[in-house]
Amino acid sequence: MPELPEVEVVRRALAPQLIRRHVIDCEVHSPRLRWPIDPLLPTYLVGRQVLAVERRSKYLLVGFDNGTLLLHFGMAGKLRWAAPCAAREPHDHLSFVIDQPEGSLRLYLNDPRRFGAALWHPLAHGPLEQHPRLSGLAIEPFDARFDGAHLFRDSRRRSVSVKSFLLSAQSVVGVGNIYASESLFRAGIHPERLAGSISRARYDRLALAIRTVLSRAIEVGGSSLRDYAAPGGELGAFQAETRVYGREGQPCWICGRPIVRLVQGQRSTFYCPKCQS
DNA sequence: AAGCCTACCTGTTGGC
DNA sequence: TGCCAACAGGTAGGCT
Repeated sequence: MPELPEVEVVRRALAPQLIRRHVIDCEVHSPRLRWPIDPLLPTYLVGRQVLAVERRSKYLLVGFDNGTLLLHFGMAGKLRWAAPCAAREPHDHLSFVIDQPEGSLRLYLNDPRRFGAALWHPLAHGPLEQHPRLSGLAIEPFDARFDGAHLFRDSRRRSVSVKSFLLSAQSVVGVGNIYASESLFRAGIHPERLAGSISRARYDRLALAIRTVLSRAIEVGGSSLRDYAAPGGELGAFQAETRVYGREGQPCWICGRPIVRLVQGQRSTFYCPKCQS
C-alpha cells in the first residue's frame, strides 16, 4: 500500500486529531505483525498524551513523553477511525481509544498481509534515530541535501539497474514501486539503465522528478490502487495521474506508443520504450 | 560489499 | 461455476 506520499497524507490527517489528545485505552488484538507487538504496549500508552506525529521514510512516528510508537504499514496496512464500541474487522491487530472534543474514537491498525509493524521505542533507549529500524535509513527526498549530485555520488560503481537502485532505498528513502516508475518516466530514463553509468545531468532531472512526483501525490491524497485509504476513509487520486504505472499497453502520454511492463527484481516496472532511454 | 534471492502473509483477479 | 497461478503499495536476512 503505502509509499512515502501515502504515509505523509496519513500523518497530515492524523496530526491534528492526535496531538495533545490522550490514549484512553489500547488493545493488542493480535500481536502477529512482521515483528510481534509488545504485549505491554497498552501499559506504556494508556493515559499518555500524544506530543507529536511525524514521519521518517515510510514510518509514522507517534511521540509521547515516555517514548515513540513506530508504525509501518507494509504493503496493505491501514489506519481506520471507528466508534469506540464498533465491531472489530478481520485483520484489525491493534487499536487505541483517543479522547476527542466530541467524545472518544477508536483508531484501528488493520493489516491483512501482516507485513507492517508497530514498535515501541522507550525514551530510556536513547535518541529515536538510533532505533535499529531507523538508524540505517538513507536521506529523505525532501531533505535539502537530496539532489542529483547526491544520487550521482551514491550510484558510482553500482551495477544494478537504476530502478532497482531507487527501490533499494540506499540513496534516498520513500520511493516505492509506483513512484519509481513514474519518476523515471518523467526524467526520461530507461529503468534498465545501470545506475553507475548515468550522467550527473540525468540524475539532476531524476532528483527533480522524484520531488515533483512525490509532492504531487501528497497534494492529491496519495494513490488508491486497491485498498489504500486515509484513516477517515478518504481515497487518494494520484492513480488517475500516473503516466506509466499500471498502464501496460495504453498509449504513452507523450508519444502514444504502448507502455511496456517488465519485471525487475520480482517487481513490475512500467515505462515508455521511446521516451525513456 | 554488492547483488541476488527468498521469505514473510492474505486477498483479488484473470485465464482456462 | 470452480480451480489455480499470478500478482499486489515493503523490506529484512541469508547466501554467493
